[in-house]
Amino acid sequence: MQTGFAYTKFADRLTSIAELSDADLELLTAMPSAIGHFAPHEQLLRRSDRPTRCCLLLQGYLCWKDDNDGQITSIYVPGDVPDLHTIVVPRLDARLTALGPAVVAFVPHAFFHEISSSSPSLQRALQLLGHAEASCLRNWIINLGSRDSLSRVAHLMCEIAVRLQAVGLAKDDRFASPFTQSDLALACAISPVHANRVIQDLRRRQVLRWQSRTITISDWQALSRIACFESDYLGLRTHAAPAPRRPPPSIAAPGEIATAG
Amino acid sequence: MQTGFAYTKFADRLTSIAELSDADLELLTAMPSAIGHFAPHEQLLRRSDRPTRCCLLLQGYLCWKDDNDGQITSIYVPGDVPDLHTIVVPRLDARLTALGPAVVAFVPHAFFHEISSSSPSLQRALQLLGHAEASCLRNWIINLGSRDSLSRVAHLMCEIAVRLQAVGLAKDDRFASPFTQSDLALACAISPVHANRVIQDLRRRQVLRWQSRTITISDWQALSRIACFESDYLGLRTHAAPAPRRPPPSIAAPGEIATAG
DNA sequence: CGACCGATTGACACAGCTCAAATGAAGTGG
DNA sequence: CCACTTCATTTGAGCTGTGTCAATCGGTCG
Repeated sequence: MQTGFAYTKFADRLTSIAELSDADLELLTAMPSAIGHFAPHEQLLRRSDRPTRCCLLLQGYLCWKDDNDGQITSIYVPGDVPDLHTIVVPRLDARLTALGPAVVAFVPHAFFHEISSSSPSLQRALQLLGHAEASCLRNWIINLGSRDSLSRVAHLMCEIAVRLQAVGLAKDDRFASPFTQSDLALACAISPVHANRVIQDLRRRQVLRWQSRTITISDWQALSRIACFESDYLGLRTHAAPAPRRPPPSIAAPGEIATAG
Repeated sequence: MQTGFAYTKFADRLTSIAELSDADLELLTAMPSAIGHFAPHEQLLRRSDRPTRCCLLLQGYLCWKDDNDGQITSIYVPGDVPDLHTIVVPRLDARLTALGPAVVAFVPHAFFHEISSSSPSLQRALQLLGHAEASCLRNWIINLGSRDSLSRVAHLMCEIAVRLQAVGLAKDDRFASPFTQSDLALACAISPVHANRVIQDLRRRQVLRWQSRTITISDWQALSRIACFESDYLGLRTHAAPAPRRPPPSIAAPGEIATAG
């Protein structure tokens, strides 16, 4: 992980939801950052923390986990800044936790305030980021509230795949899955045992494979049908044929796997 | 409903989460608004709408209802502006629906842009509003994901009561409930039949009464215990003894009932 | 008075949970 | 390189909360 290029991940994410000018991208290059590495299930932020910097995820996955019951309320992929809202309210009501090993760039709150006041379009992009987050949360509610366990898991898989692809990862519908089945269970509000059975079901239906910490979606159409997945809510700008629509019929080159989601 | 005073509802809501100066409050008085009345289950906004104004709820309840399965993802009380986010992204992915009869003030997007650029503290207050919303959504996820039906319903009751109290309604832990048990079921992701059984259970436990479209919380302590309710996530400023903590031991004057939640 | 909508009740079915144990994979230290 | 530990996955069996279906009851409105 080249320290100097942390901002490019963020730029990828921003351009996935908003159109940015060269000047805007130039502003981003000024991003100061310190790199941090985290082990699986390690906590980046506790409820009692009052952070003065944000966590830009560079590699791996993060999630917000409720303090009491461990329920996962959202998952993040590289390019995301899970605690972006702390620039407004530095209070936390959950734990920011790593799912699998993760690499993070710490970015001072001040930086976001600066780019936001320097460029109206960047300010708007940050607002869009916040809006996309809320939209995701609503979708998560729908997932828990009105789908059975099979659809829930399928939906989460679809979402992760599309979000990874939006920042240039998960090519060939294949992505790293360093998280455990119990993590998945906490996200989908099912028991770990049942999570396992659901995955086996998905395997049996030949819609995905999950082996050696890698998930491969072998039948996107079937998976998204099971999940009732529609990617609109993610607010992505990719009007041109979203990658997942039509997976390349050719066999994926086995050498190239997204390393961190 | 005095047309001229729509802004005071919004002021109530804003001051419940942020401290505002007299100058800020003065700015709010300039709020232009047209009043609208809605029947139970009437739709204020459809997915295809591209609104140029926001809905400030004055009386009754509104909710966002998913287009496909009818799942309710959030509920609003007077003072709330459910579609505030449309000032940034005028796209919708759900239906804004009235729960019971509702009175709404339509406020042009421009007004929010104006106050936001005129006063940094109002801008911040609006941001806090957005943050509180996201916090609510996370809590809703936890409600659906890790509580049984009894706790879910209890939690929703607690939340509504506290939010009403934050804007000066639901005195004596009593508030209007013009919504149906099926509405409640859609919010808690349980079946209407089961919703009914849960309510009966709550009645049997003597923690609340629900009659003639009015809910009375008769034992707040028991209810919040069942619900595992902690109001922090609402982001309310009321540090001083939140009303629900200790309900007045005296019998509520039967004449005065909050008319609209 | 009839029609309609919401609340209520009962009987039954099943998705998903819990408990408990076995198996497998990965890392550690000798 | 092998014992040992630890953690994740897998499997089986029984239990239960909640859903579904279907009917009844009660209030409200035209």
